[in-house]
Amino acid sequence: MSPSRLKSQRQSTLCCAPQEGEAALTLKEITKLAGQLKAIADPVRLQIITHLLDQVDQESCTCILAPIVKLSEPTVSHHLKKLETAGFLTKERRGMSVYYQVVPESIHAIAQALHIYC
Amino acid sequence: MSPSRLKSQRQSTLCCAPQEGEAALTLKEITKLAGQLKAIADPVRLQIITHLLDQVDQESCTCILAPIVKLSEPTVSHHLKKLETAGFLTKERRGMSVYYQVVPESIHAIAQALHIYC
DNA sequence: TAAGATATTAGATAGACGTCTAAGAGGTGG
DNA sequence: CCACCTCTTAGACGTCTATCTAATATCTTA
Repeated sequence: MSPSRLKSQRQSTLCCAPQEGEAALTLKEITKLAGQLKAIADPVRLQIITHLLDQVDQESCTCILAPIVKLSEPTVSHHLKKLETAGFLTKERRGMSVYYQVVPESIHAIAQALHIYC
Repeated sequence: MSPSRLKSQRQSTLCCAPQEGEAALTLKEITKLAGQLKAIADPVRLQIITHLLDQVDQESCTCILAPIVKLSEPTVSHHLKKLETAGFLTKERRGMSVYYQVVPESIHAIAQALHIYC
């Protein structure tokens, strides 16, 4: 698939994304975007992100999150790893606990990427 | 999980979404968003959307799309159905072919939803 | 009406994914 | 050093999903 020049034929007023972007999307970029979307396309992982952002200190750890999402700690650890690998979270060990924080830029980036399509 | 009042403690300047939104996200809404994200979190389906938007008439049909994404027609039909069910596409039969079009508002909507998180 | 084109459904199969329990790794404090 | 807490890894298991081929449905046109 050759790079696509989206928005070239359209005048969408829906979108708040930078209009001069006109991103030429290669298959590689599409695949990357799909991978990132996959990482957050999960109710548990969205719950986790929601909870992290709801905290005053914007962070939380596995043992706190597990009862909130009603899953075992290894399962939560699995989800946290997925989110971290995709760049949506960072982690920081302090004492016994590992604190996870959201990287807002990463979510912003894929929201912007989606705006190319509307 | 009780409704979450995001952005309440934050002053993000990243986001271009309406700031007064302050969406209170219920688990039900999170689940719905996750389902919609899942529908586009696929390289083949993003390719399809990309191709549709690249067309002058903004539409295409199964037999055109199949060779483009290098998959069988039934498989493409499967993906088109997923996208249509999630509200990202509409279809219209004209003669022998069924023409699919993107619903830009639907993509815009989930991009906006993501902006709540950044 | 019959032949041909396009699209979808049905059913099978392989791989991916979420979840769990059990075990190990990393860190704290008596 | 040892007991304890937190987290991650390993491995197993069931479900979901993408893909294919074959069959059926829908429409056009000779």
